[in-house]
Amino acid sequence: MRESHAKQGPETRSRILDAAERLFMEHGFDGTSMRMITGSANVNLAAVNYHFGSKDALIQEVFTRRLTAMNKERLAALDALLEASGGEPLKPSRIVEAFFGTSLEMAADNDNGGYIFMRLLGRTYTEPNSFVRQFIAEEYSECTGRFLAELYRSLPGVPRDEILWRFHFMMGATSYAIAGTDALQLFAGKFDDSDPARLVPRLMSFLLGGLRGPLPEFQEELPVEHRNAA
Amino acid sequence: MRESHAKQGPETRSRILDAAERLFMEHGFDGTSMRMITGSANVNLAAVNYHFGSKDALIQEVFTRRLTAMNKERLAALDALLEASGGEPLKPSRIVEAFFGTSLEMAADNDNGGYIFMRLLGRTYTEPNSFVRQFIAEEYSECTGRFLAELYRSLPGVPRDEILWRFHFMMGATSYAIAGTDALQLFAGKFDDSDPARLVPRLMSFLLGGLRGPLPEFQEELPVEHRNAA
DNA sequence: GTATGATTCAAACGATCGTTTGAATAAAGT
DNA sequence: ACTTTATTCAAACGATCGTTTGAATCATAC
Repeated sequence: MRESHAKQGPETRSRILDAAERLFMEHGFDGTSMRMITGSANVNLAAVNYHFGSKDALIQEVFTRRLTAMNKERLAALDALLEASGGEPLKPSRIVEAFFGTSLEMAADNDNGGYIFMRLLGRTYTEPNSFVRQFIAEEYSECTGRFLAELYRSLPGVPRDEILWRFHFMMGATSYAIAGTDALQLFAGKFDDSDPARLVPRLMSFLLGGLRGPLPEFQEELPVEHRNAA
Repeated sequence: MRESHAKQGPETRSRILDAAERLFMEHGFDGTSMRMITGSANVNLAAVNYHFGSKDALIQEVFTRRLTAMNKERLAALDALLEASGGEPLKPSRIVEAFFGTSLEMAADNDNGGYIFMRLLGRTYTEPNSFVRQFIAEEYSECTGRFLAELYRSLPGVPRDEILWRFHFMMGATSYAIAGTDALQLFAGKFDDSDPARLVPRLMSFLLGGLRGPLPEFQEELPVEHRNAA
């Protein structure tokens, strides 16, 4: 009889985090009250302030819990690629797959809340004045810095501004593909999103096609090597 | 002396709408209070409820004010293309330009609030439970329906699911390119976004590259006609 | 079994929320 | 001049917000 009076201790923190994660995704930070969180987690109202200090500190912890591990995984994937290549410049498709494949992997994890978190992350990207954004950027800076550096190295003839912009576009397409599925359903009525495994090759084809697209205007095209790489 | 006591009448509505639009973009719907709106617009607190009825009704009006005109403009651009082609299927690039060019046009309008609104729209796409999303979808349904139908007609060999997904990805890249500029700045430190005119060709190259990318897995490629269309 | 530290509990705090009210003021009609 | 209508104003409403408090309850060590 543990679930009746719900006073089982150390799992309270994670129950709060899970409930907050889902509610933040559905209703936003301001639209989610402490009472909604504690009610959904079946803990006392004061538990959040006891375990985390404040609502803002809880929000931070919701992100750090997942982001740190995810970016570490990304960097490990990049290091593995570099070791396999002996330090030589990588193919752009491999770099893109290492970065965005990690996102999609977590978004495909429906059982452990990964999908919920990635949707929350996607909607947080577009919040201009939230204190969370500044802190997310710091959490991301090392990872994006290293991946961009590898992209620069792999595309030596392409202006860095163009690479940066296309990386940005890829981030947008990916975030939106994960966070904006409701919008898609409403655009198109019912459609088949029941198989998240199909999303990965679909999105990857789109991302790599966009990355390889001819540069706008006066600028030279991407090197031919990348036009056939899969 | 009109600006002192600010009781000049019919412009109150639009002053409220402008202030609300900016504040909703910066802080979200729940993060923006009636007092913030009326304070920023220099009107009395009760003015919103008098002119619009409620906060929710104000939110709706913020969107209808711009969306109706924008989608009408999109459909007019599509009709113009169809008339020029004599009803024959259009090139996919033209369809994409007609749809997303209108978005980017409004996003480039810094003086009349178009940029602010497009950022607000982008962040609203990712809000799952907001009542605004249902209502935006209705406002969009005719327009996206017709554009998707033209895309299907212009790509007869491509499965409709794939076209729908790529349209979704293009929406994401565009929304994020507009709404997520802060995220990009934080990823990459300072960078040149001072010239919004350059965004258009950059994004178009990316979108069309993604649209033309080889289809994933077992499925056949896009017809060759589209691989060189600009 | 009793003292100690960690956690949970019900209750309340002041602040702010969206909305309503009724009087005051401005503009227009006759 | 008076009436009518539209708009603005200061003030207040109950509800809900995040947070705090002090007692109650738990687990553990002596």
